[in-house]
Amino acid sequence: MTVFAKKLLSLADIDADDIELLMSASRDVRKIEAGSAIIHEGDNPDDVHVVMSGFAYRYKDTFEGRRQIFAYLLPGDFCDLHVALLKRMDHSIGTLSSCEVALMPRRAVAEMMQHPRLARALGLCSLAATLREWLLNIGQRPAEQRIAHLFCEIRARMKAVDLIEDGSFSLPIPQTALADTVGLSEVHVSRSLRALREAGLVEFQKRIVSIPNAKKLAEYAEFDPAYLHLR
Amino acid sequence: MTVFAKKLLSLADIDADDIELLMSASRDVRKIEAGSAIIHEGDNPDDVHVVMSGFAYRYKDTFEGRRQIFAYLLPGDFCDLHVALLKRMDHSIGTLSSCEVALMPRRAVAEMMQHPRLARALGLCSLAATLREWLLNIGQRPAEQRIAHLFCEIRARMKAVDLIEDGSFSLPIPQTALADTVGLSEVHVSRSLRALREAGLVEFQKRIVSIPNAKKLAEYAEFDPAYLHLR
DNA sequence: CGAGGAATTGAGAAACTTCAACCGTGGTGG
DNA sequence: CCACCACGGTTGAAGTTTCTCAATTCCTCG
Repeated sequence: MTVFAKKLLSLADIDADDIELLMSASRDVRKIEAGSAIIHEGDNPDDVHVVMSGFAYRYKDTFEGRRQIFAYLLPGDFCDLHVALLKRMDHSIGTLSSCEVALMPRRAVAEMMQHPRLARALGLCSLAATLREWLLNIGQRPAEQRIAHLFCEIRARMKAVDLIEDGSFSLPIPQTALADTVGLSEVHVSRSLRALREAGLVEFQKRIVSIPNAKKLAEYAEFDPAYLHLR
Repeated sequence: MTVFAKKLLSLADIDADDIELLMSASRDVRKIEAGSAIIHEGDNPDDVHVVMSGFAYRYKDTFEGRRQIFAYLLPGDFCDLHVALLKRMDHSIGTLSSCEVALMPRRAVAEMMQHPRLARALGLCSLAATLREWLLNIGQRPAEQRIAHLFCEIRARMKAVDLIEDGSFSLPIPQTALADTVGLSEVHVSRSLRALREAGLVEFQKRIVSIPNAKKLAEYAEFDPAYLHLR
């Protein structure tokens, strides 16, 4: 079973027929190298993209060379499910590691929407709940909790697609990206990571995140996974 | 024509039949006083709510009595279009002024989704684009620009439903709410507002926002309305 | 006229940023 | 095989932004 199927299964109660359908839809896979673009702001892609392996991110550049990251795309995640509604992408998507990306014709996605359980799963993929949580995270929490909360979320999502091995997972992103995610400077992120490490809560080194005690970290970060709407 | 129809018209090219349909769906209206709740976190409302007059807001309370505001709901805006997918509300909605709220049976909404143009309009209502822009706003901009950007957005949305009179509009919210929106303290919001006023960019007094020169303010705040996806 | 909530002000403290230098590592070319 | 280069991460120091606390003023409403 593909990660894509795993991901949808983690959200909704889809059955074997549904899985059959989505497997056949996501047959065409493209390989994209690390540090390049999957989709640019302004593009109008013909196909819907799904990350099958690797790590990508959704972002927008601003004035003065600043950048805000809106989401990390893990294996199984859609890049642009919303293009059915919109003409153009209003943000960009880039890779952090080398990625395999499945291309699904829009028509195949429309077909999937005809199946109630699949439609529900797809709907849950494009929920605004995670963005709201990020807003709350940046708006209300101090640096260390903010970063801790992010790690909790990524851990939970990695777990949903079976990508955790004894408390650790790969997170191939530079600290600058972390900084642009949580609205802090690179320097302050570095210092905060040290504090978290020294507190024994998280370790983030060599692109590997280790969380010795997930419950303790969740408590520290006030992380409640409900907003992910995992089953 | 109701504000609700105006709102949908500002997003998609719906026709007279469509308007007929949505008018008949939103017949039952409830009056709610200022400072009370429309929907609580955890509720599972039977009907979909639409603000017809007044001002409401979407928010979540956190640890330690903090609060993050995710959206302002202007006349014409949906409160809970997503409840079809989710069992429970994962955040709350409260009123800032006294409001009239239309109740639409879920079934009526499902019926609207059968009409392509209406479906498109409804889809555009629940777009994540605005949340992304808020995230960028809080994550990357300093206090004064952050507040200025928010005013630009609200102005644009008020304009879309014809609620602007010579550069001014009513914004019946206390500064504490503003603070909980942009992730700043009440005190700092007060000081930033003064700075904006002294710069001749915005005036926010007695719950009225006056923008003498919208273009100048937009430039200052780096505001580009594209993310609102207004026609 | 008085009371209560909201806004403003001042002052001191904390959080976070910037700048600049330095370290470590992995990859490349001589 | 070694030297060097580039990049990401770390550190220190100083500066700026934003926060907290507490007092004061301003408005609105009764």
